[in-house]
Amino acid sequence: MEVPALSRRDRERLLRRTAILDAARAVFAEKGYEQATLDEVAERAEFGKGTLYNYFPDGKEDLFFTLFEEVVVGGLGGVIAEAFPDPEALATPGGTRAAFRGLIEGLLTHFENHRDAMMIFMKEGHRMALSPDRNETAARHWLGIVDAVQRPIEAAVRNGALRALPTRPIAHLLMGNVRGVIMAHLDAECAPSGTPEPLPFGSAAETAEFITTILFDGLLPRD
Amino acid sequence: MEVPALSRRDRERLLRRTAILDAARAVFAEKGYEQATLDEVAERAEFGKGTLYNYFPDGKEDLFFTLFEEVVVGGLGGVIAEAFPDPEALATPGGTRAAFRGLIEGLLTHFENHRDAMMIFMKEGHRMALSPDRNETAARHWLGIVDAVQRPIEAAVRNGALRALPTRPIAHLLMGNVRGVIMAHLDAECAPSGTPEPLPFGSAAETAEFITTILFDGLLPRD
DNA sequence: TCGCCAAGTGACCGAAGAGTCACCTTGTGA
DNA sequence: TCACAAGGTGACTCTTCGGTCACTTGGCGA
Repeated sequence: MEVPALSRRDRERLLRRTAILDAARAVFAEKGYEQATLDEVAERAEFGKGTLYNYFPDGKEDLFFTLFEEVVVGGLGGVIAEAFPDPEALATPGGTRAAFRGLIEGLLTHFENHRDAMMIFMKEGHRMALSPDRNETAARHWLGIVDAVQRPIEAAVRNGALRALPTRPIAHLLMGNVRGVIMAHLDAECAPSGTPEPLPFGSAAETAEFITTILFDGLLPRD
Repeated sequence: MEVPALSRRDRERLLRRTAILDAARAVFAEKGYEQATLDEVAERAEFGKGTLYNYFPDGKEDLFFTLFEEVVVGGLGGVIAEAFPDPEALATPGGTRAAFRGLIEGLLTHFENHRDAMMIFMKEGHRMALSPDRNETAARHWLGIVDAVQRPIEAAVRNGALRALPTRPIAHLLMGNVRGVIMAHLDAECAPSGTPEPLPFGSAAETAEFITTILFDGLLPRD
């Protein structure tokens, strides 16, 4: 691995850019896009507001979309890609189940480790996708994630490892499941009495098993 | 049924209130809470802005939360209640499956017939639930829906008609499934080429069957 | 017919926040 | 040591929008 050919100036510039993105991540995650202010991002990053415009010339939107693309979507894309290293796994029902269990666990672990990014995804993902003025870029990113999930589903269906059902809705549905469970988690967290009911979420692995069981085996008792 | 004991004045007042709520519904559905303006609501309702404050003294929040409570949550609550008229149905796997299939179909039909209200739910539901300053009222409403779905699940699990899995996450997951499928629907609708792939959504009934199959029977081919 | 009151109205106000720019700081090379 | 360039700074401007209130209107009872 070559030492990156960056001058000290470029390295420092990159560092500052990252610091700004980090601050923005925290603020957007807490407040949501509309309620977040550039003053707060600047303050948290310990820069003047004007500096933000040196790095993100188009201001708030620029900052947010860059963040969404690089951090939120990029992170999820990486998790999805990692879950399907071997196309052979999708040849059998068992292999498919294991692969998707891995994906779900990966997504949940990612949520634990990158909570800010996931909060942005939870809060702003659907709003962005449904906006009437939905930015082409935003739409592409959103659909990119669904695409990435759909592809292995399609492969598995082709192989007879999954029921022959329309794959794109399944992809949306899988993302909806993960979203639902994260909501359940946050719901319990915010609940007045702490945990109203012991949840199955001692770990990402247990939770992933829970979702996988329902998704692959169904809610009905197997006879 | 008695004719409601309302004076003409009260009836007209109620009518105007409804007109304002209708306009607000359209505007909030299209723009989302933050981007919606009271000027636009007033214009669409053909009232002056000041009039809005006669009916919703606390302004934008008041209008939105009233709308959310009465129209969005109220509508969903009605659909959920309708789906479980007979507790006996939850005694067997087959009855349970049929009842939840009815619920899902009801939710999807409700989406078709009350698209504005559902768009508000889709866009603002999670953001509201996750807000750091989450209004107690908002939280109660959100949780109320989940509660209403959880209750029959609990009954079915008690009866052995469903696997013994934690019920609250299942409730969240079911709502996530419906949300996911609606996203798939809207995604296809917005897609540049119209419908990139024929979706299973010729009707709410077919779509409900799709979700029910996955949720109850699972994705794996039954042996 | 007159007067009163309930109710609608929209010009106006103030707060908030995105975006700008003249100024200043720092570091570098001559 | 000096001059210059690169780049950070935050006070300022301008727009938008939620909320207010003095005025108008219209209907009803005396």
